[in-house]
Parts: sequence; C-alpha cells; structure tokens
Amino acid sequence: MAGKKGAGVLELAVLGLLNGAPMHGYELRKRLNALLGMFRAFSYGSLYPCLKQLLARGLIVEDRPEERESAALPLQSRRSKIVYTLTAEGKEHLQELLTEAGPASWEDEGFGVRFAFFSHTRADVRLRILEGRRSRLEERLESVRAALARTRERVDSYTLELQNHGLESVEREVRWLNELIGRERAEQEQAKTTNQDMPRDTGR
Amino acid sequence: MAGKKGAGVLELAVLGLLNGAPMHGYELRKRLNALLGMFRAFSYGSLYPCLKQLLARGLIVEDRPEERESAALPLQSRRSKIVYTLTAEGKEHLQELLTEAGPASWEDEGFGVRFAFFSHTRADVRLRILEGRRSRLEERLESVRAALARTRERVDSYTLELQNHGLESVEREVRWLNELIGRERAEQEQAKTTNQDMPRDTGR
DNA sequence: TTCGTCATGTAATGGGTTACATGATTAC
DNA sequence: GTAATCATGTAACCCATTACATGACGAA
Repeated sequence: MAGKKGAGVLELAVLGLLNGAPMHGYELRKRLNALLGMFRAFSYGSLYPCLKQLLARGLIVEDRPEERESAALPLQSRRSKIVYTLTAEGKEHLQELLTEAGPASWEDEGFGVRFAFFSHTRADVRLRILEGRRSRLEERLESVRAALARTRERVDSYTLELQNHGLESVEREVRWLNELIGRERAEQEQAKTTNQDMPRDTGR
Repeated sequence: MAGKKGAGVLELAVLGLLNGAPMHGYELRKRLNALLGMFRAFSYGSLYPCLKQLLARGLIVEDRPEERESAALPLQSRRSKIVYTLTAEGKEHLQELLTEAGPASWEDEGFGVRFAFFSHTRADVRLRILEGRRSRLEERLESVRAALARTRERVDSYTLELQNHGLESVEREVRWLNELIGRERAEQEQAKTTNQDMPRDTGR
C-alpha cells in the first residue's frame, strides 16, 4: 500500500479539494463523491493511506486537535477530526499534476478530475487539457469506426447496438468539448484585447 | 500476477470471445479492442497471464502446432500460434460469469462486456442485466442530483458544467436502456405466444 | 442504551498496466 | 537484408478495493 511515488487520480483529487479549503478525511470523501459521483467513487480504504502518504511527502500538513491539549475548549467539538491543509509544496505539486499528461492509462479518469478543478487552473493549461482530451477521443472514434467498417455485416445486432451507442456517446462528448474550447478561446481573445489597449499581434 | 481466483472483466471477455470461435492470443486482443475499444483497451501483459491461468483451470485448452510435429505441413503456416478453445467447463463458467452480478466495483465495466455477448446469453438474463444496469444508473442519478441540490449556487461554473454533462450522459444511457428493455420484453412476449398454441400460464 | 452516522484507520488482495525481452513471418 | 507487424511472454509495480476493526457522538 502506497509504495513510493504514488501519483493517481485520488491524489490529484485530494490535493485539488484541499486547495479549495482545509478539510478532514471523512468530509473529503463526501465532497469527492459528490463532485465525481458520476464517474467514480473512492473508498476510505484508499483515502486515508493516500493522506498519510501526502503527509509524509510534505504536501499537506495535519492539525490534530489533541496536540493542543491544554487549549481547553470543554464544550463545542472536542473531536478527533484531523484537518489537513495544503502546503506550498502541495500547491506546486498540484499544478504539476494538473499540467502533466500522466501515464496514458489515467487520461480517461484523470480528465474528469482535472476538469473539476478548472477554476484553479491556468487558462492555457485548461485549453491544452480540453484539446488533448478531444484529440484522444477523436483517435478512438477513428479506430473504432475503422474496425466497424472492416467487420461490417459480420457482427450480431447486439454488438452493433453497443458500438453505435458508444460511438454516439463519444461523438456527443466531442461536441461538448468543441463548445467548451470555443468558449475558452473566446475568453482568451477577450482577455488579450482588454489587457492591452492596442490589440496587435504579439508574435504568433 | 494472476494470484488465485482472478475473475475480472478480462476473463469474461476472453471466455466470451472464445465462445464464438477458437483463437490465438494476439487475435484475441485485436478483437477485444475492436469490440470494446470505446470503453477500454487491454494489453498483452494482462492477456497472456490470463490465458495461462484459464488453461490451468481447465476452462480452455491450447493447441500448439509444434506438438503435432510429424504432421508435416511443410508449406502453409508452420506457425508458433497457440490456438485456444473453450472447454465444456469454460462454457459453463462463462454462463455463470454472465449471470452473476460481480463484486460491485466491476458492474460499471462489466456491463459493456456482458452486453457485447448478449447474443450468447439467455433472454431472461439479458433482461436482468439491462434492468440491473438501469437501476444502478438511476441510483447514481438520484444521489448526484441530491448532492447538486444541496450545494447549489456554491459551486463554480466549471464544476456545474461537469455535473450537467455527466447527468445528461447518464440520462441518455437510461433512455437507451429503456428502449432496449422495451424491445426485449416485446420479444419475450412474442416468443411466449408463438411457442405455445394455448397461451395459458405454465406454473409461474 | 442502543442505533445510526461520523470518523479514522489497517491487511490482504485484486486486477490490471508499463516496460522489457524475444523471435518468427511478411513485404519491400 | 532490413523494417514492420505478428506473436508470445515475464517482472515489477500501481492504484485502488473489500473487509475488517475501532471508537466517539447525538438522537430515539
């Protein structure tokens, strides 16, 4: 459990959430599953080890209420909650994770998590992530369509049904991405023209 | 690598494909990725160990061309291809896998694979799988909608965008399932009335 | 006082990937 | 003869899960 490096969707998600506000583990999981419930659900069995390991790497710090034992808050929450806060190193690492492509097998799951934290992501990185996702989906579409054309008429109706449903779903997501990319580009254009009074080309 | 029990989507997929026709590993993977390319892609690093293990469990048998060495087919395919064939036990196990629910974490990935082999699946099992999938999706919809209602107006526009896209995708799949379930029911009704001249209840 | 939920954790296991290593066959 | 693809395999590791275990707290 948690050997050495341990990047992963969960790590990204935890850092991303903690970037918003300090939290304890239990709440973290709730928010996670509310945020990403459509795509996946994490369990405590993976969350707590992950937190432990992030702690060991100095990316987050913990605040255990017992440690300030003499503080004397007799009523109101003498809890064993452990609140985690993102450190500067953690923020740095989060940006790296958001930016990096990741080892290809995630890409799929990673996209949803990255997207969820777009409001904390640089505009150019956002655009790159969206375009990366789109081109991956388009590759997949092309290869599946090719496979479908090769074996046409030799597949049963259920297989065909599945292929078509899949194809349509992916096409739908591509259209969605196109819209988002369009919006992002428009915003960037707008920002560019408002940031400089003279809207002339700067290089490219 | 391939410890003891080793059920999994891959095993199901391999048995399912082999149920159609005997094949060697390489082709198996190609077909797999053509069939399920929309959802996932398996690698040789998992396929071959899986085959080995299925072999050890007696669910498939291999045909190594070297073993019939004196057969003397000088021209035409003196290959090192190893063709695997499903055994009777394998077919039995396949039916079990198609029928069983599986340990909840698959359900998601398992559905696509199960669906891909619907033409080899009993009609009542098909219906159960479709309805199971639908009710799981509906549960998810409900919980996500609840979470969305709880935190409404406190989430940024990107998160909202993601939630909505996810919601719509799942809703779309539910509609698809509804249509399929309708068709299945209609076929069952038709089969029932054609199989027996007198359409009276037989027990259940 | 018991029950549900909040809250934190550990051990064993699981199913799959990446990266590597090798060789045969086909096409040019 | 050499490059691409077909074909088979192994070792190391990865990320997360299930199942279990524990305990505090609030409400009935």
